[in-house]
Amino acid sequence: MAIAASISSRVIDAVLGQRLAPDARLGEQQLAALFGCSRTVVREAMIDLAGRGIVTVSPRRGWYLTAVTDVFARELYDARLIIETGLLRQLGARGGRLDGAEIARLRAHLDAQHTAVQGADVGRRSHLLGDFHVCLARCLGNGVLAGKLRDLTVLTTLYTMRHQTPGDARRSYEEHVGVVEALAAGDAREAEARMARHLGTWELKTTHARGPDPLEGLRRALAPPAGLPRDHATTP
Amino acid sequence: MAIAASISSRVIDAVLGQRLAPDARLGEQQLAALFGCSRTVVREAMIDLAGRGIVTVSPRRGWYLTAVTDVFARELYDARLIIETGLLRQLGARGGRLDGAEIARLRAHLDAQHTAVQGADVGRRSHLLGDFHVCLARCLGNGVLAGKLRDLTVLTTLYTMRHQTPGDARRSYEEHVGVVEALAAGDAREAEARMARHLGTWELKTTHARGPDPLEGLRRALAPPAGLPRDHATTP
DNA sequence: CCCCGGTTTCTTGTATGCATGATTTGAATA
DNA sequence: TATTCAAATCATGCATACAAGAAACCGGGG
Repeated sequence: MAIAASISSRVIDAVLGQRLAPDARLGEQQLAALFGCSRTVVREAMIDLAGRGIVTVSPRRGWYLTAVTDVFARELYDARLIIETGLLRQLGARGGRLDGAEIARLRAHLDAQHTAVQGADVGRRSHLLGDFHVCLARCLGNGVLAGKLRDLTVLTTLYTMRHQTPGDARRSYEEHVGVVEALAAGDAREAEARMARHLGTWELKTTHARGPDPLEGLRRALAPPAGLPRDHATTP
Repeated sequence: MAIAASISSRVIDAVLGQRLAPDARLGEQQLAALFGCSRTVVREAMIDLAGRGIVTVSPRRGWYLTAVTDVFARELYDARLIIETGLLRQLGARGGRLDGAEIARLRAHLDAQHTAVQGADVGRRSHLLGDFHVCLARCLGNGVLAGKLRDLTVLTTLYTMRHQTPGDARRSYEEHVGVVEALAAGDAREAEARMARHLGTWELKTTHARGPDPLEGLRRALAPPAGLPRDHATTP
C-alpha cells in the first residue's frame, strides 16, 4: 500500500512542479508499467487522488488531471483565504507565538524559495512557493487543515497553469517574507493581515479574468494576428 | 463505481446516526456480502474513507472506524471553528446575505431538527444536528469547504460518541435557530458571533475532559463505588 | 495451573482475467 | 470529397485467485 501512496505523492509533486498540466491523461497501464506494479495499486492511488479532487475519472475512458473551472477556482481561493487567515487569527486570539524552531524552519524554507526565485527552474520555483503555505499551516499546528491546504494548493496550481497569471514570483516571495517576519516579531495579527493581502491580490488577478466565456481557450488560440490584414479570409 | 460511493455514504450515515462506534470493524468480506459486490469495490470505498480520515487500516488485520484521540479532536474543533466562522465572516465582509430560498431551506432543516430533538430516535437527532452545519456551509456557497466540513462532522461524531458529552440536544438546536435567525435578518456578523459561541461551548466541554490521562476509560470504569467500604478488597 | 511452541484459520495485499463500453479506424457509398 | 456504419482496438470496471502475514487455537511441558 506504500506504493500507492508513493504514486499519489509523485503525481502531486509533478503538478506542483508544473510537469503535468490539467487534462493530462494518467493511464492505469502506463503508470503500472512505470512504477512496476499492477493496475490494482495504480487504481488505489487514482481513487485517493480523485477523493481529493486532483484527478477526475471519465468512465471507461480514463483518469485525467482535473481541469479547474473559473467558478471552482473562486471557491478554491475563498477556501484558502479562510483557512490560512483563520489559522493566523486563531494564533493571535490565543496570544500564542511560534517558537524558535518553527521560525527557523520557515526561514529555511524562505531561503530555498529565494534561491529558486533567482534560478531558472520554473517548476521548482512554483513548487516551493506553493509549498510554503502548507509548511506554514503545519507550523501553526493544525495537521487537518494543513493537509486540506496541500490539496487546495495543488488545485490552485492546476488552475494558474492554464490561466497563466503574471507569475510574479519575486513579489510572492517577498510577501511570504513579510508574513514570516511578522510572526517572528510575535505579531500574529499583522501576519494575518499580510496573508490576507497576499492571497487577495491573487484573487484579484483571477477575478478580472472571469466572466462566462467558455470559448476562452479557442478565442485566444484563434485570435487574428494584431496589425495584419485578413488577407486570406474565406469570405471577403 | 457508484456502488463504492454508496458504501462510503452508508458508512458515513451510520456514523452520523451513531449506529457505528469508533473501532468498529469493517471487514471487506462482510461488506462485500452485504452489498452484493466483490471485495474490490468495498476496497475502493475503504480507500476513499481512509483518505478522509474516517477509517483506518491496520495492515493485514482489517479496516476500523478511526478512534479519534483527544489531541486530534482539538484539531478538529479548531478546524471547524475556522471554517464555519470564516464562511460567515466572508459573507459579512462582502455585504452579502442569503436569499429567500436558502433561508427557507435552512428553516426546513431546523424544523426537522426540532421534531428529532423532541423524538426518541437519538441517532436521527445526532445525524440532523451534525448535518445542519454541512447544510449551512453549502448554503454559504463553498462546496469545497462544505465537503471538508462533512468529514469533520463525521469525525466529531466519532469523538463525542466516546466522550459522551452532556448531549444537550435542545440547546444545540436553539443555538442553530439563533444563527439562522441572524442570517435571515441579514446580520452575518451576529451569525458569526453566535456560531463561534456555539462551537466554543462544545470545545469547552471537551477541553475540561482533556489532559494527558490515557487511563480515563479504565479509571472511570473501575472507580470505587462512592460511599461503600471496600469490604471485598483482596489485600486487607 | 500457567506458559510456550507450532499449526490453523482468517484477514488483507496484489496480480490477473474477462466483460463492457467508448473511441478510432477503415472502407464503402452518396 | 464528405459521410456513414461496422469492426477492431483500447481503456476502465469488476470479480476472482493466490500470496503473505497476523491472530487465534491447541497441544505439550514445566
